[in-house]
Amino acid sequence: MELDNEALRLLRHSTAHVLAEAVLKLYPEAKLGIGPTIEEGFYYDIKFDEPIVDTDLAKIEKEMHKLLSTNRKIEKEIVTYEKAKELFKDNPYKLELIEEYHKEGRELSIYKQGSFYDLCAGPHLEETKPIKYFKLLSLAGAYWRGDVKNDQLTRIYGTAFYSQEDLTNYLTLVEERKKRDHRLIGKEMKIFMMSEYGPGFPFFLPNGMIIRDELENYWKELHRKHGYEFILTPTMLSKELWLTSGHYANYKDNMFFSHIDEKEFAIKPMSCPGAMLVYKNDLHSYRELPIRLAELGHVHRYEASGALSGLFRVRAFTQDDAHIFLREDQLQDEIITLLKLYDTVYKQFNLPYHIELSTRPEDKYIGSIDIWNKSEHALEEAIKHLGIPYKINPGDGAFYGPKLDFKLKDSMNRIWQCGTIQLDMNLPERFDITYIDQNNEKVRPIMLHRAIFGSIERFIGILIENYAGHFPLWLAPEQVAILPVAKPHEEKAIEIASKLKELNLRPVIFTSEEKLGYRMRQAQMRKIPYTIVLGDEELNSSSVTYRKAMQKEQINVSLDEFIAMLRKERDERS
RNA sequence: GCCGUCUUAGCACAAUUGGCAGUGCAAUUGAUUUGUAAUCAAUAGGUUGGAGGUUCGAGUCCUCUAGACGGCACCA
Repeated sequence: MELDNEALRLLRHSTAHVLAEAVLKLYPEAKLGIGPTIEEGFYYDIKFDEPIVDTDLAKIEKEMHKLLSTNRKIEKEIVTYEKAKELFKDNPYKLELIEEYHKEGRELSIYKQGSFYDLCAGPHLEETKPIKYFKLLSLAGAYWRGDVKNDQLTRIYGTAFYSQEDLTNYLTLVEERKKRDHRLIGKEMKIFMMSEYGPGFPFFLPNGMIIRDELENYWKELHRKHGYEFILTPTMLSKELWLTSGHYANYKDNMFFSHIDEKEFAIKPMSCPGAMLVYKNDLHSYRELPIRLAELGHVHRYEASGALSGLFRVRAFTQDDAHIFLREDQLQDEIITLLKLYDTVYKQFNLPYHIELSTRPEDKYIGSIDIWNKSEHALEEAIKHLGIPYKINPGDGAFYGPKLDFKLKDSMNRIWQCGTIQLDMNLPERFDITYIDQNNEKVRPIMLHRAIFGSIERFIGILIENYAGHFPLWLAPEQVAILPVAKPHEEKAIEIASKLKELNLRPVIFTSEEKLGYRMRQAQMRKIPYTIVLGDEELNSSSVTYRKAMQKEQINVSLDEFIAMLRKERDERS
C-alpha cells in the first residue's frame, strides 16, 4: 500500500477495461456504462440482459485471466465525433456520453487492447502485462449517472495491485476492519440492539446507556462553559407549526405524522421550530445576544428502508442540537469559537475529520444572493482565519442557508456527516423573530443551527469503531474487573468494589467459581480497561496487581495508588 | 425505494444438493477453590423469520411477505 496512487490508478483503470472486455466476451448483449477507479479499487457499471449473481464473478474473473494470458498493447486513439458514434452505435450509454463530450468540445478518444475498445479519456497502462493480481469483490445496482429516473445498471466492484502480497494484505486488512464493525461489537458488548419490530429504531442496552450518559454529561459540561442554556421542546407539534416553518412543504416526505382528536400533528424531524417558539416566548434585547439554546432533541425521520444501517443511519436519533441567535457583527467570532469547540471535541476522541463548505444551491434556495454571499463568506473566512483545510461543495447547501459539515470515517472508510454548522436565512423570516437594538428598533437576528456529535447514535457508532470497543476509561461501561484468586479473597474483592463504586467508578467482580485463566479471558473479551487480581500476595501487602486491557504486563501497586490512578485517568477523560 | 445476497437454539455456524435438525460457545445444575486468555460432567434449549404452494416427504425447490447485509439513490 506504499505504492503511489497514480500507478495504482493506472493499473486499476486498465483492470476495469479487462473486466469490461471479459464481460462482453461472456455476455455479448451487455452494454457498458462507465468504469472509473475509486479509492481502493475500481468498478464498472454494465447493463446486462439477464441479471447476474455473485457466483458469476468467478466466471468473469476466469475469463479475465484467460484474456491476460498473453500480453497485449493498450493503445489510445483519438476519434472523430462521427467515428465515435459509429463505433458505439449499439450502446445508448456511450452515445449519451459522446453527445455530451462533443457538446462540451472535448476530445474523444478510445483505448484499445486486441479487438476490445472503450470510450475513455485515459490514462492507461501501456500493456496488459502488469494486470495479474486483482479480485472482483461485489455486485451492486447503480443508477445510470446516479439518477433514479435512469436505468439501473449492475455495478461490479473490484480491486487490483501490482503484487500478490499487496492484494492479500489488502484483503486481510478489509477482514480486520470488519471486526471493528459497531454492529458486531455493539452486540458483543451489549451496547445496543435492533428488533425487526422497529426497523431503524435502535434500543439502547444498559451498557450503551452508560456510554450515552457519559457523553451527554461531557456535552452538557462543555456547553455550560461555553455560554449555552438548555431547553427541551416537544416531540409532537401541530401541523400549523410545520406549515409555518416550511418543513411541511420541504420535508414532508421524511416526516411521521399522527393525530390528536381531529388535528394533524407531526413527530419532529428537527428541533428548530420548537427553539423558535422558545425564542419568541420573550422579547430580546441586543444586549442578550448571542442567545445559545441547546437541546438534545430526539427526532424521527422517515428514511428509505435501504438506507438504514446500524446506528449510522436510523429513523429515530438524538441530535445534540443548538440554535444560536446573534447579531451580524457577532457572526464571525461565533463561528470561529464554534470551529475551535468542534476541534476540541473531535480531538477528545482522537477522531480525524474534514470540513466541507456547502454553498448556495443552483435554483432551489430562498433569500437574497447578497445575504447568501455574505453568509458563505462568513463561514469561509472563519475557517481560513483558523487555517483549517476544507473542501467546497458547490450547490450542496440547504435551501435555507450555507453550511459547514464535519465528516468522519467509519472502520470501512465510509464517510459520515456528524457535526454541522448551518446558517438559517429562512426560519427567522418565517417566524418573524426580532431583537430590540440600541435605537429601540426591531431587528432580525441571524440564526445558526449546529450539532457537534450530529447524532448521538451515529457518534457512538463511530466511537465503537474508532476504539474497536476499547473505550477510554471514562466511557467504558465496565471499568475494572476484579478477580479474586479463590474463595478466601472474595471478601476483599467486595470491599474494593464498594470503595470504587463510592467514587463513581464501575467495577465488576468475577467470582471464583471458574479458574483464574478463564475469568481473565472473560475480562479481556469484555474489553474492560483494567483487570485486578487479588490473592494471598495482595492481601498480605494490601496491594493490587493490575493489567491493562490488551497488555500482558502485570503491575503491582498499593490500592490507594491504583485508585488515584483510575480517578486521574477518568477525570482527565483522555 | 431500487439491484443483488442472506435469515437454522441467546450467539457463531453445520446438515453429504429433497430423506431421523446437529456442533461449539453461552445458559442451568453438580463436582472442582483455582495466580493472569477457555476445569470436568450432566441437563435444558428449535413450528429452520412469517404465510402459502410443489412433493410420499421441504431447512433445502417455487410464490408472496418481514427483517438484515453490500451497493445505488436519499441524508445526521
